[in-house]
Amino acid sequence: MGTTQLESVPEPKYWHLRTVLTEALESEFSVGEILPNERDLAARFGVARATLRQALEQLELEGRLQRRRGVGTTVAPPRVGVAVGTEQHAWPGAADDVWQPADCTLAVPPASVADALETGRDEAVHIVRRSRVTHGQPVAAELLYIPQSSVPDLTAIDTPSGAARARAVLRELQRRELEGQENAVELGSARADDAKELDRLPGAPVLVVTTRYIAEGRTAALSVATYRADTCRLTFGDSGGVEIHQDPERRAS
Amino acid sequence: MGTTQLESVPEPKYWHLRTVLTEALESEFSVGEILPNERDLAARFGVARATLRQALEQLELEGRLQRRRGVGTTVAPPRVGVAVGTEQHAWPGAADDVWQPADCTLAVPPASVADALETGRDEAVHIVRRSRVTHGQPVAAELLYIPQSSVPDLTAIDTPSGAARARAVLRELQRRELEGQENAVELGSARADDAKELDRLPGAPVLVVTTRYIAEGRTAALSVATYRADTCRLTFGDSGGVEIHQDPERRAS
DNA sequence: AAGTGGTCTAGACCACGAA
DNA sequence: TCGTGGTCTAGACCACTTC
Repeated sequence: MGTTQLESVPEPKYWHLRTVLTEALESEFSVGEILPNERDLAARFGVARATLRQALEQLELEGRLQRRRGVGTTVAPPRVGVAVGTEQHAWPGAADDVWQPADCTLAVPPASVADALETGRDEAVHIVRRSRVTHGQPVAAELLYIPQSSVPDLTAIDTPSGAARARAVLRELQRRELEGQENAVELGSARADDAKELDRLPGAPVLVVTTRYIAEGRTAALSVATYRADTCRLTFGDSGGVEIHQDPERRAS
Repeated sequence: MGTTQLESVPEPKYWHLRTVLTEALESEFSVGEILPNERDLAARFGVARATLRQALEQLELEGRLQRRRGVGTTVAPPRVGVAVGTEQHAWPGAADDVWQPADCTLAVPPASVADALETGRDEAVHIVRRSRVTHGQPVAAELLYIPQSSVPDLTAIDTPSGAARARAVLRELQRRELEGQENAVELGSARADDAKELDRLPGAPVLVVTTRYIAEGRTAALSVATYRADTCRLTFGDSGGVEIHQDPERRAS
């Protein structure tokens, strides 16, 4: 189609395409509907497939589309509000906890974790794997690092294996007095194993929530939770799941 | 180098490249150092430039690299911890506030904002633009929506224009009793104007923090703050800026 | 003017899911 | 087996910064 003269200050094609598609999604498509395939869409808009894909990637990042290899591209439902850190003064594994313990091992954590826990860099800690499911969809995978000193009364005889062992460790943790917790959120990319659990490809964008549980002035446990960035909106503070529905890309100027 | 036989389950080239580059960054480069240009790097690794770029994009997303058109690719410093919602019971504009008011207009907000504020969809509200700078770098741009009913004593005579007017509106807001606030975080992409303020390109990944300020049982103000996802780690809770330095991509398995 | 990253193209082949 | 999205290539040109 040759050179286009879309704008006086030429906006990238993929950006313009993203805008056009956004409007089309809101007016002509409903949630769950399947879009035409990438080759057809690219032809329809007169761009290369790579350019079309760049626009789709943006929309997927913003949680408006969901793409699955071998299946197709569908219109995504609105992001789910996921409460984080509302159990402000509860240990992981408390009664109202939404996490499913999956496994527990005893191993040496990465150096950065050891430093935060103030354990030696060669010291093994309990590593509990948990997953979080909302509305039938997996939304997060977590690694919980618990120094052996935080669960001193745990004996080998108590701890069979797998999820049962994870629960035993968490139960022991409850016995200590929790003084507070600190949360941090940052953008990351899913490692291969997390990606698999979250039903995404490696490198998919995730929100990494790091929580430090503090007891007796020290870090008694460290949680690193990996949330799907495309489907989740993390809520903090007083009342969690209130629907604000602020769309991060369509605001007044 | 022809076809590679890296893995029995073939890992994508860009993903492998990302791993190799991550290790190289940690062992052979220091913060601020300039990498070879993309064409040279691609040739060195025997891949197409597009593939190399896919790996660099990942690393930039993870906050390890910084790329600037016309300049080059540099090793990024560790993400800065940015406290969010620690002023848990303070209005925006309080004494210790880190935001710089830039402007203030009176306009009709987007429908989603009007709904959250419980104002009519055609009702104009004060819109305060503020920016946040840390370590000399812009990290966030904010739009604050304040219904006129939240600052009833504000008179036209008090409000000249620009930053001064923004400060006047915030000052009026302080007079009300704040009951609480709610925060939500999600991934978004920077609009053109935010991108410019954050020194990024349109579509750059951002963490969108939506805060609802509650007074007298109603939403008295709504803040939508856009943080650079590549350079920021948002901290919540008791004590803000503690360095945990958890690297979101290099954890034990 | 030279060099950088950003955009775009037109192909090819692969991995996966469903029929 | 077929259709989907995912990866990869080898180019071209553009926008921006610096000299």
